[in-house]
Amino acid sequence: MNASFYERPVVEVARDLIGCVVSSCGCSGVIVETEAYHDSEPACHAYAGLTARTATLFGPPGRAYVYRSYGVHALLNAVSEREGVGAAVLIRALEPLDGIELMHARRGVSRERDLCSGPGKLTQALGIWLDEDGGDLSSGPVTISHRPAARLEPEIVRSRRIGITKAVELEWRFCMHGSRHLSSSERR
DNA sequence: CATGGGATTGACT
DNA sequence: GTCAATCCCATGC
Repeated sequence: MNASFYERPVVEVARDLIGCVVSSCGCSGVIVETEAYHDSEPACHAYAGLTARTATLFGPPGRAYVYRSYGVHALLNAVSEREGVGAAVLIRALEPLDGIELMHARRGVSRERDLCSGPGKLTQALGIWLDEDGGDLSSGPVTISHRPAARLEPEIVRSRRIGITKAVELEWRFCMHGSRHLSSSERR
């Protein structure tokens, strides 16, 4: 998808990414869960302003923002809105599509629904690490492309974001209705 | 310069 | 349900 897709209000981008396909290193999956973050609200890393950590968030739209969470996991975001605005969509869960054997090998779990059902899980399954930060999502290695023509338009459910302590009232989370591949946090 | 907390996960009770 | 792992960096003294 080109940069104009991402150069829109981040909440719209988060909604429209449901059903799109993330690909990396021979693996791919359909996005079934996203969350929007914007520098105007305190749950967003960019809320504190432009720093070394958040430089990618304030950069041009259509790039990957990959950061370390809890000192352990890598989380994948798609930078949105115009350059100079700190906003991104967190990719929280995928339905595995291609390269499923490789995902099993990387994740070390048996159930397919455990492969990509969380933001830290899907980066591990797809082999996405912190060095992808700043990468162009239209050229790779990590890419996001439109919903495959064979797939129906998804029914989308909107709710509050998960696992945050600030601005919890905002309904900036989007899920594909009925998907079996949502994050485990979904069930809290 | 020291400290605390976080957009999570998985192991254990 | 509870909790440790593990590290970057924003914040505050």
